[in-house]
Order: sequence, then structure tokens, then C-alpha cells
Amino acid sequence: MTPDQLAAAIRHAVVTSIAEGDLALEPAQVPDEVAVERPRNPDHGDYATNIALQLAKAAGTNPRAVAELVATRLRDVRGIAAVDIAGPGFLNITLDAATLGEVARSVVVAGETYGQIDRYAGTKVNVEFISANPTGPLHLGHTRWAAVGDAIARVLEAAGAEADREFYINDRGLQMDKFGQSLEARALGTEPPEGGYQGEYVTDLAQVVVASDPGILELTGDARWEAFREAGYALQLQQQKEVLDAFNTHFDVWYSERTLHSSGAVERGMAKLREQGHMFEADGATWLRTTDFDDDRDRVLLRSNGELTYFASDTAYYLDKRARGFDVCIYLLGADHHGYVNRLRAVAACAGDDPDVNIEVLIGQLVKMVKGGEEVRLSKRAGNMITLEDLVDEVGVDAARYSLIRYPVDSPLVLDLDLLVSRSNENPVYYVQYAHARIASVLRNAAELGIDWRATEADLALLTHDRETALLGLIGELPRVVGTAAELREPHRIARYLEELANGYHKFYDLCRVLPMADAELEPINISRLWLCAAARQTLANGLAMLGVTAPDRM
RNA sequence: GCGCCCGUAGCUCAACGGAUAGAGCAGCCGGUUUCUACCCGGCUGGUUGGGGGUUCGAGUCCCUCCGGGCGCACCA
Repeated sequence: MTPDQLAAAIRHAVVTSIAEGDLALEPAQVPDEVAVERPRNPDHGDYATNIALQLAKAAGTNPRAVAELVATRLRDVRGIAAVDIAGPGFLNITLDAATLGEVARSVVVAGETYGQIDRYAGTKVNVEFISANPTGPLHLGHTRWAAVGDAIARVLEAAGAEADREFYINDRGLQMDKFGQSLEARALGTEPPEGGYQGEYVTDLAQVVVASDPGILELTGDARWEAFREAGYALQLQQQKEVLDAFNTHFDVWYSERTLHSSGAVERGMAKLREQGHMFEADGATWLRTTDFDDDRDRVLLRSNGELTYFASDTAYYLDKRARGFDVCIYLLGADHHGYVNRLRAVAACAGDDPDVNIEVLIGQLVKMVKGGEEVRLSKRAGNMITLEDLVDEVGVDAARYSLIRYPVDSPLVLDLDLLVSRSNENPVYYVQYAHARIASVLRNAAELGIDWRATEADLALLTHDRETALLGLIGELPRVVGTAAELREPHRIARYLEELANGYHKFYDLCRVLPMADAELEPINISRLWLCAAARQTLANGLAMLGVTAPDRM
């Protein structure tokens, strides 16, 4: 019996109580999904529900009385071994061993699909993240989004959504020109212009550009720095793509801001907004009245000098995504862009969309790095920065991704480089991966002993040890963790869950011998435990896949 | 001044409004005759920044104060 099935059984017991006149409630007052959780304290059974506490007031009685009514009916449900009422009115439910043990079989049978749910079936989601200028390497802030954004997409896919990862290339405007001028300057051996790019990589890049096209130096005037800009753009974009690919983050769409303009998407967007009646002219400029929808000031789309603002691009881009059929547009932005949240939501509202449904802006706080007890300052302009590649070189893709995903993004993150570099078990990714490798090893050994557990009838009711039931309970949680992680857009919940699961396995392994000792006969419990091992391995592997982290068979 | 985010153990951080606030690291003490010790168990460590409120129940929601980060362009 899965937790969801149990929740349904509880709900049925409540509805039956109402139907039979024992509970003075309307069926509509019963929540669609009854909350079922695993109690922290094992003495409180396999599962607990607070349904009696929630309904007591509306039913005009006390929680324990409601609990009693529900408990009586639950005790008749096949698979439920015991129902206790505890504390203010919690229902503590214990499943019988065979019923709980079946979790192992169902996980093994489901294989790679275990953990997938259909909550977002039919929903098309666009997840946009990083969206850096193609003017330099990706830094640590980008790296956080690379890991988290991709994990959000993976989790949404596991929850049934069709999720596209999208990278918006900021390839238009002043920054690009400064980039071209900086490259030109370095190629000529002079200093970049005011506000230009100072990083050492600019000099290297300039050399690469000249080496591949020596004729570029023959150009004169604006044509020269524009040529540098275009050549540098192509190289940097290619480099970003390669780096992200190696980082196991694969974008479905690389969307160029220039394309947005050349394709007519901007005109279409402006027309749509004009149609909706939220545009106006003032001081020679064209504005969008975002203050109609919670923004603190109106925003200029078309400047009085005839140039489109960056905001115009943002607006057109959102509308283009919607036109491409995405139901939900998720943006991951850095904390320094939190001022954009209201204006982006207002754009959706101005376009006639529901900002609470169609657009979602996630704000991530900054990543700080500490090394040798001192903060490492990141500055693209100064060139003294830590790049995605630096981090990967130091700790590897798996550890980098995992460390960045395992924390919620709305609080600032301080990574201690020394700890990350130390490759000790202080890094939880090793702990989780090790659990997977350990199981893989046991399964290998079983095969060498000639034990074909899959082909052997397993009595899963034998899994009654505390560590076994605890592990089974943990394994059964994955689908619900996926649901929560997807709904809240919080992939760190998967990571935390995997750490708990790994811990549950190590504890089991410590006290429960899986394979027969050298001189012992193969017993039924060995087979049952192999099924449990296989289920735990599958669950770890599936969870790690949702984070884009590998599940090694050997370490 | 206005707005957003944050404040939890010595450090880094968890905790869909649920039961005794948990992990890792740091410190101390133990554990495996056999499947991976990158493991397991125990101890020490907290007025969840302060104060009010909402309710069966608040780290979580509301108000307020304190402290920290970030943002408030016809820049990109």
C-alpha cells in the first residue's frame, strides 16, 4: 500500500462516517487529499494523519472523537495492522508487514519510472535560467542557476510536465559593443574603454580572434570593433554551450535577443499590449501602464529617441513564450534583479494573462565563496572571478551540482571551497553516491554467488526488522517528495530526501546481513533483503537522476 | 524614504501550520571474526534575533521593533 493509497483509504473512512451519520459534516468539507506523513518517531507507527484535528471544529466535536470514528473504520481496511489515537487526535497507522513489504516489489517493477507522477501531465512549462551575456565565462552565480534550473526542469518532468530549458542570449545592446571594443583594444595592445571588460580572458580571446582571422586588424573604424564583437560573441557562446554541456545541463532552446527583434516578435508583442489597452504615450516615449498591476512605476517601452528599451525585449520575450504554447513561464533571476518581479508579473497581467498562473519569477540569493577563511570576491569586470569551469575542475560535476542544489535558493549560500575541495565525506553527495555503490556491490556479489533473486519468489512479509520497515517507508516516499519538490520548485527537497534514504540504507546494512555467510544456506530472508536492496538502489538512482547527478556502481 | 529576501546549535544549513526543532562539520566516547569503514551507535551543544497576535497547535501565518543582504533609470 502506497502512502497515496492510504490517504485515499482514510478519506474513504471519513466519508463513510459522514454518510452513516456519525460525523456532522458535508462531504465537501473533507479535503481532496488527506495529509499523510511519516512520523519522526517510529513509535508512532508507519504513517500518521492529522485529519481528525482538522475536521473536529467543523464537526462540532473534539478531535479524539473524530479520530475514534475514523480509526474504527480504518481497522477493517485490508493491509492496515493497527490504528492508534495519540496526542491531541493524531491517527497513527501501522501497516502489516506484507503490505509494507510490497513497496519493494512495486519499486523494482517500476524501475526507472518509479517516482514519476502525473501531477503536471499536459502542462507545458518553460524554465529560463542563466541567460548571460555572451561576453565572458559563466561565473559562480550562473553555475547555481545551471544546476538548480536544470534540476527544476528535471523534477517537473518527473512530475509529468513537459519542461523546456531555455537560455536567453543577451546579444544586443551596449554591453555587446563594450565587449567588442574591449577585444579590439586588447588585440591592439591598448586598454579597454571606460566600463569595458577588464578580465584577463579578454586578452586571450582577442588573440584567438586575431589568430583565426588576421585580416580583422586591417579593418578600420567601427567595422573593426564590430567584427571583434561578432567573432568574440561566437566564441563565447560556443564556450558557454560546451561548458554547460559538460556540466550536464542541456538547453532545449538558445534564444537570441537579436532574433526576437529580427523575427518581428517585438512588434507582435507591442501590438498585443496595445490591443489590451495598457500602453500610453508621454514625454515623447511609449509606456506600459504596469502600475495597473502592482508595479510601483510605469515602464518605458520605446524611448523618446526612438530606441526600444530592454524592458521592451523582456515583454516581447514573455509574449513569445506564451505564443509558443507554454502554460507556465518560470524565470530564475538573481537577487539583484528582484525589482523585476513585479514588472514581469505586470507584463503578464497587461497581456491578459493570470500572473499567478502563467508566470513565475524565482529569485535566488547570491552565492558567496570562502577560501582560507576569507571571502572570495567575484567580479566579472575585474576579471578576478570563479568560473563554472573552475568549480568543476576543483570538485567535479557531481559534487558541484549537488552542493548547489541541496540548498533552497532564497537564502544566500556560503560555500567553503576548502571543504568542497577536500573530497571528504563532509560533502553529502559522496554519502548518497556511496550508498548507491554499496548496494550495487551487494547485488554484484549476489550474482556471483549465483543468486537470481529476481526469479525467486520473495516473501516480503519477512521484512520486519526496525531498520527494514524504516527503509521501506523511506523508499515509499519518493513520489510524494517529487510532488512537493515540483510544486514548490524546490529540488533541494530531493537531495535532502536522498540523504535520509542513504542514511536509512546504511543503518539497515549495518544491522541486517543481506547475503548468506560463506558457510550458510540461502534463506528466504536473503531473497527478501535483496529485493529491498534493489528497491533502495533504484530509488537512489532515480532521485539522483532528477538532480543530474550520476549514480555510480563503484566508488 | 519605499520595496524584496534573510535571521534556527560554535560553523554550514534542514524542517508541505503538527507530536520531544533536526543533519553534517567541529569536540568527546564506542562499534564490524565475513556483503564497500566514504559506514553505524552514543554524548555534548537551542529562549528558532526581541515583543505582541491568529489557533487545537507557530521556526513556519499577521503586526511591530532590531540586525544583515539586495534593489528602487527614457542603463543593459
